[in-house]
Amino acid sequence: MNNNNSLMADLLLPDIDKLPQFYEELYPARNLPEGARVTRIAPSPTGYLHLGTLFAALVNRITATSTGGIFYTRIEDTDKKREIEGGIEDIIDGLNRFGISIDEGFVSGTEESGKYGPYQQSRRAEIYQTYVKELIRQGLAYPCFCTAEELEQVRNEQEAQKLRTGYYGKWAKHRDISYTEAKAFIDEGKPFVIRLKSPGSEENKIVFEDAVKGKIEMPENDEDFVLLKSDGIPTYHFAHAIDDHLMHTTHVLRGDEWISSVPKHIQLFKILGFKPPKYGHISPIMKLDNGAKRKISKRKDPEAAVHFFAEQGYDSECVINYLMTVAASDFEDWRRANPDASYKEFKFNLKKMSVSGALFDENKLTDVSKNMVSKLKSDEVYAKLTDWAKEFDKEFYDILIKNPDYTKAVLAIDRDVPKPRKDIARWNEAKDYFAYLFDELYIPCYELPENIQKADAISFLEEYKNVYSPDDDRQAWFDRIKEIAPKIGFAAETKQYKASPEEFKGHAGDLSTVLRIAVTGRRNTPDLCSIMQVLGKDECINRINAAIKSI
RNA sequence: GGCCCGGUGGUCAAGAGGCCUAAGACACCGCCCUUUCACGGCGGUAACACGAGUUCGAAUCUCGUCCGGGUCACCA
Repeated sequence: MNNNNSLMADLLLPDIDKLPQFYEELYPARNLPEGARVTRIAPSPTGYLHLGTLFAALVNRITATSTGGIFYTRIEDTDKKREIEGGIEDIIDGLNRFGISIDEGFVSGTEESGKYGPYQQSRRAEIYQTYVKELIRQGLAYPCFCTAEELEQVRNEQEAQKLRTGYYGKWAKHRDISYTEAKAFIDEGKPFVIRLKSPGSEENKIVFEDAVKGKIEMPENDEDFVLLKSDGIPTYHFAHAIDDHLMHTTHVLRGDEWISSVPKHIQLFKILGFKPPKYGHISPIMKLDNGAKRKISKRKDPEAAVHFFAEQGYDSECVINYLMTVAASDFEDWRRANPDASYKEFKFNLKKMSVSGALFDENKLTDVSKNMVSKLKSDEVYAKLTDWAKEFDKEFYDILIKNPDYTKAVLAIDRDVPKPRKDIARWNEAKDYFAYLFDELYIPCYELPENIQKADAISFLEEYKNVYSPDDDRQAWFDRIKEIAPKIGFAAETKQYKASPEEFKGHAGDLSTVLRIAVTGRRNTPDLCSIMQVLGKDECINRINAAIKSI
């Protein structure tokens, strides 16, 4: 019998001459301190980097960081049919852009580092086959020659009988195939896959402790699932077992769509004589769609692709901080206590992760962003804004860099002060927000509030343009307005006006609104005094004159 | 349908049998401050899916119902 298994092994994988032992020695245990966690992200290059992948990467990254461990990347490109051009690059570069540092594996789209490689499954075929061959020798794996049609038939049959579908038990047609039969098929040139001869039974339960979901109980795997596809490339399940063992992953933190495969994985580790990693299954980020909660989808939702955030001009750090609030329920409290610390210093605990999927909350993202952007100095804003504009809004970019000092002065308004404004959340809001400060973008608009008469506005502006001085500080600036107010029937003090509104046409605050409209074309802007200083006296007077004519 | 997982305000959530008359954040609303907008301060609306059980006592434990999600490939 043993002899037959060896024969079978050589028949199926004639070119494999190494033993698993070889690889066990090639990839020795990592020399890491006690408690250090080795995590990874194993994306398959079938599309662009999307939110879920970024989120999983973050969780893995921070888990490794907070334990002094290693975070590496591995490319799962075992499905060549679905692969897209530039996929690896997009994902890895995307991770880098979001500040997710990579210790090992693919550190850029083309560059690999680390002693446990290759970090790309398509280049590990021989390794997988070596282990499969050993399994065949031990009678734990066998070839299956079923065609897609045959499999389909079995499934239909099972469905008709209301049975569980799958290749198991009596439905596992080739489970006990003999060497001679296999040989005959191969001589005919029939393609085959290698299946696991599962020793499990539906009756038995397996229990495992999930690092985020807690205790989970499931029926043991009894399916003879595919280990090696007919092209000799492994399925995810098998590659996962081999790679994470050989690369010494301690924690497999992945999307919770994998939870139902855990029995397969644990069984595989056991059969192969490997120590299984600790599993943690992350709940997906959801979205509300017509009142129904569903997993955010790459195809339907623009915000699923991380490019979306870049285009909108969300700062990568803001997105990461938002994601941290989703990942850890205690992150926001920590953030309040440590307003200036990097999220990397946060003590992350997998147990604090939500067990059910969180809805993507744009309000929250906006809030996180506004808070972070408001803390930036004008130089940093200048750098980030121009970076963004260069890529996504060329027209705006040209305007911004035409006169950098002027642009920086614009950005400094109400920013480089003790209590900065929380104004913009993403860079694509900036163009409109600052429009009136750039000639090319400024569109005058003289719509006065209802309580202000045109004649009053004009006489105020006529008076004002003679006394304006760019040297005034905020107080002096407003004092000028207050001086004019009584002359045209307005109260100098707001309190005065409120005490007896019938005596006045309005108050100094109303007049400042008139000025604001004349100079900026808007009712709402940051500090007008600063704006006028940045604009310069000539420009202000010009705009006031233009307003006088057009109001 | 089978197997898993989950259900606390609009959203994210705290909550481990009495500390719950259920925290906090975002959003929303109101007031105060204020030259506008913001910032800030104060306040407000709003939740334990449902039904049984266990218990002196249940958001918390058990069971059932309902609802939501995931998964059942030679895809990952």
